[in-house]
Amino acid sequence: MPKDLVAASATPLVLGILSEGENYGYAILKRVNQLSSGELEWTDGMLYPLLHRLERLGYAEAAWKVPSGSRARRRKYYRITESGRQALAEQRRQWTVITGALQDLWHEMSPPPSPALLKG
Amino acid sequence: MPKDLVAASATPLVLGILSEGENYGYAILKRVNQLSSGELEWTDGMLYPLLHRLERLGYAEAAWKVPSGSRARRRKYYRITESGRQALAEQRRQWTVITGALQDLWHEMSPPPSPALLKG
DNA sequence: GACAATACCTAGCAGTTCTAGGTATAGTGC
DNA sequence: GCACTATACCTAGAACTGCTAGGTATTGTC
Repeated sequence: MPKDLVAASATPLVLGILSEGENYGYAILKRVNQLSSGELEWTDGMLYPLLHRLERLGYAEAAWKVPSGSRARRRKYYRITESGRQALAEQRRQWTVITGALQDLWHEMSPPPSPALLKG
Repeated sequence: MPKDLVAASATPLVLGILSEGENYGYAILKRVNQLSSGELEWTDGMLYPLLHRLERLGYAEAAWKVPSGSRARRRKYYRITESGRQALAEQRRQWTVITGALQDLWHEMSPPPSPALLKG
């Protein structure tokens, strides 16, 4: 998977995951791998700076928590803000513009070579 | 439109345009604006280095031509190669993976705010 | 006591795109 | 003949940014 595509999808992907409910870094990492069938292969070093940026931009708020079994490792949970939801909606719109343009082109090409398509 | 998204879509967009038939820089620029309803706003300085890279990678071949009215300005026409078609197919597949992941997330969100959706 | 999994963090390198500036021809209006 | 716009292409290197690589620490388990 090329870097630029990974980079461009990172923010909407994480905001989208947070829109499902608050979550913490390590779990987000697993969720991304799951969503992309392991094709994205993020490292934690890629994710944490992104989470910090979302926080800096006001798109998410962070809070330290300890899971119920009080002995466990503390986690930093991120919760999406209203501003973050708006940003996500805008980015979603932009993706639609791009994918629309690409689909106009691919429309007349041979059928897609993808393994699993339209799984929604 | 954020830079990273523009950058990530540039190569598949141009390869897609070339898959319609050979074309030259200035006209590709117009086609991109048309396809994106003017939202992409590429400059020629962005396009030419990309075309050169496609050529260097063997995804396209270039040839100077003068349009039929022999007085006109010469143009450098690019034609997609077989290798370029394969690259396009692969990138198309990758986009499908990403958009699939995003759609999984957006699936349960509020309806898309996009102006014109699914125009295919 | 050693290893793996969980969990988080950051400096600064590395890699790239795009900005800004350049060249040149054809056509149009005056 | 002159000025302006549209057409048409090119490139160096600044500017930006993401990621690599390395670091800390706890819990469980063999």
